[in-house]
Amino acid sequence: MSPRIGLSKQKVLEAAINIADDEGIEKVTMATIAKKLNIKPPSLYNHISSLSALKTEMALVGIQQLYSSMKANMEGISGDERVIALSKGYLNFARNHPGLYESTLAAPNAQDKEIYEAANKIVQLAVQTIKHYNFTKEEELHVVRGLRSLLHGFSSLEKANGFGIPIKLNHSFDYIMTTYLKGMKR
Amino acid sequence: MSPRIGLSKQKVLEAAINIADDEGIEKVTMATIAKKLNIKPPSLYNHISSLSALKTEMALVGIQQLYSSMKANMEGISGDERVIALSKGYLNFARNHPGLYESTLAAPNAQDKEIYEAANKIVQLAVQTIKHYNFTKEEELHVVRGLRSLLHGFSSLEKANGFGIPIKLNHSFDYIMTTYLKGMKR
DNA sequence: TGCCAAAACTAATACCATTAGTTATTGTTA
DNA sequence: TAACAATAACTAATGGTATTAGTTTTGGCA
Repeated sequence: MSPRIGLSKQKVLEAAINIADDEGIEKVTMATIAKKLNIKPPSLYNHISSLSALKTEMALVGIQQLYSSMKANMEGISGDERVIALSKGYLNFARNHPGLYESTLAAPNAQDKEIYEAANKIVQLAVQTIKHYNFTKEEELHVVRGLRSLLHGFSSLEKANGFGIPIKLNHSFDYIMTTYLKGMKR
Repeated sequence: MSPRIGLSKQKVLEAAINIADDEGIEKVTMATIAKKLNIKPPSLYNHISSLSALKTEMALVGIQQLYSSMKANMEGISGDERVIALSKGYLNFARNHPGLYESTLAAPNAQDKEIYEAANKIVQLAVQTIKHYNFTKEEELHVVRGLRSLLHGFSSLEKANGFGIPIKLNHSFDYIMTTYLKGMKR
């Protein structure tokens, strides 16, 4: 009556991520995940401990993939172009994985150690990318915070249709990055 | 048995806003609002049509107050300082009204006409603030989008503890704004 | 004073996450 | 191969959510 499917924590996580990206993070419920996997909601508890734990896992995967997207986009590029490449890697990830991206910030458990470390890798990647400007440690902190504000703000507003008519968004992004980079020079 | 309280749509809205700012927007439910007003949840439907309609109203109020906060902070200031003042007005509002600020973006009904117009007033305020730079219309669009990205990104990351240890946040904000302003100059 | 509309109520529906307890399946071991 | 143990599915139930329907109470006005 209930033939076992080859289910695992991984498969559940993947299903949740697909729902988040395709239908929005608010559609990620035990019911929708179970339906996608052809099981009843309580059966999910054989693989995950709770919906909120699953969302924490989503956040972790999201942060790791965000890192990969940034890093892959930067390979073999240097100087200002490297900062631009990192930024486009960020934006591309946010655009291609809207639900997963959103989950990285709506993290229910922000003080999770794994999440902290994964997020820190991104910060370190950004720090490393601006090393050739020779900022002081404190200036580095400010500059990276600004970069992240710009990237998250743009991604977030774009997704929420916050810019009104979605015209010339790529052009705006390039202009904004150029503006910020210019301001970074002393 | 049920003496009438002087309830109104306004009072319901105020209760919801207080819950959002004090306990977080996710705590804004028919149950919590009703409890705060000493009535049963279904009685709320005598004043509002649904929770989602109420949240749309919250978004509108939030955007209007955000506008006021920015405008009030700018009064009598000109030049670069005026852009800084507008920005601090934005940040102050986001900090002082975290729940209401969040509701402005999590707007369930983004194509609401009133909301669009209120949001447009903010954009126009920003456009007017950078008029003395003599940008082209298109440059204005990009610059204002960048400013909004910076402001929303910073506010949002700060609230989500996205910056890690919350050290020197005001200093970072000033540094970032200075950086962006410097980049705006040609 | 009596009536009516507004605003409260209770009860019910349909969703949600989660837990407890049960059954079925699968892999391992005697 | 037969039996057992662990795993993973199930059903049923609990308490939470928003919402609707139908009922009662209240307070102001004719």
